Amino acid sequence: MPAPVAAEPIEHTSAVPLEKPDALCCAPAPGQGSLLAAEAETLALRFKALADPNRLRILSIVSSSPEAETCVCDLSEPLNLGQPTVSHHLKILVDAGLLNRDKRGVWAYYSLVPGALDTLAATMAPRV
Amino acid sequence: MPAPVAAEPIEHTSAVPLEKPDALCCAPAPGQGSLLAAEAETLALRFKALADPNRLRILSIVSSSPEAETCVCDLSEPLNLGQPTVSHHLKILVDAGLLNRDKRGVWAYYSLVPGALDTLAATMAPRV
DNA sequence: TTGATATATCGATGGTTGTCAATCTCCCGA
DNA sequence: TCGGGAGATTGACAACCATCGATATATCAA
Repeated sequence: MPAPVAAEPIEHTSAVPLEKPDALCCAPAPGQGSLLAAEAETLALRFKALADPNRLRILSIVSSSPEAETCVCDLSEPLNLGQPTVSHHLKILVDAGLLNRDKRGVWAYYSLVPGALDTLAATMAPRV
Repeated sequence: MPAPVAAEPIEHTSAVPLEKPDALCCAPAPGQGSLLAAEAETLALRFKALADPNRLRILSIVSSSPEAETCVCDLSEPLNLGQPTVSHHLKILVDAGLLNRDKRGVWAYYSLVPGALDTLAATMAPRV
């Protein structure tokens, strides 16, 4: 837990495909000294992926499964959701960079992206 | 339905366990060994508060302000939002237990709830 | 090839949310 | 006591989202 976060506003780390935060040279002077609008937008996308109880449970199930990977069929039942809905949520989590998708044969196995949640968590407590 | 959830400041000091808690005697067989539906609902409410770029910027501005507290009038301008909208976002953040509201005279000063973000972050990376 | 199965995608729908204009409440100074 | 200003609340509206049924795609087995 190095927690290399500076006292400055959040610096995005890698580990997940992110838009490069450079190229904000001539921003129309929004609230400076704080999160820029573009950064906030990107961050909000991640948190939006966590802002649904079923997606949180998906992450929990995936992370606590024996092999740390789960297929869609293992999720539909405990969540009490239809298969298309589960697939939809999984896509959102993959797009947010939180889950990996590994299709082997007919089955698709999902696993946590290592460090993705920690990186997100680090942006929440920059000045511990 | 109105569903006025946060009638009370959620303190929730302990990190939400990703394991099975207690008292699941008669639950309709949810996913075992994972987040229960009720826990997921509560957690999702918090993340929902963070799932908006303007609310993230509010938190950033408040935390980086000199006195670590800000009044509504200081937020409306940098966010380019109307006063009712800012007030709306602030209410969501207060209800989520992330901001404190301190009304002194005509002005209302908002400040971070100490440890609230850290607690939330801890639920994302329980193995710190 | 054909059939079966697992998953993804599409279209529709009801509920939720962010925003604003208008209004209300409350506190303070004159 | 009254008036002005800060902030909260209300109502309305458009955009978004979670969910489902139906369908498409892909892979394996016979």
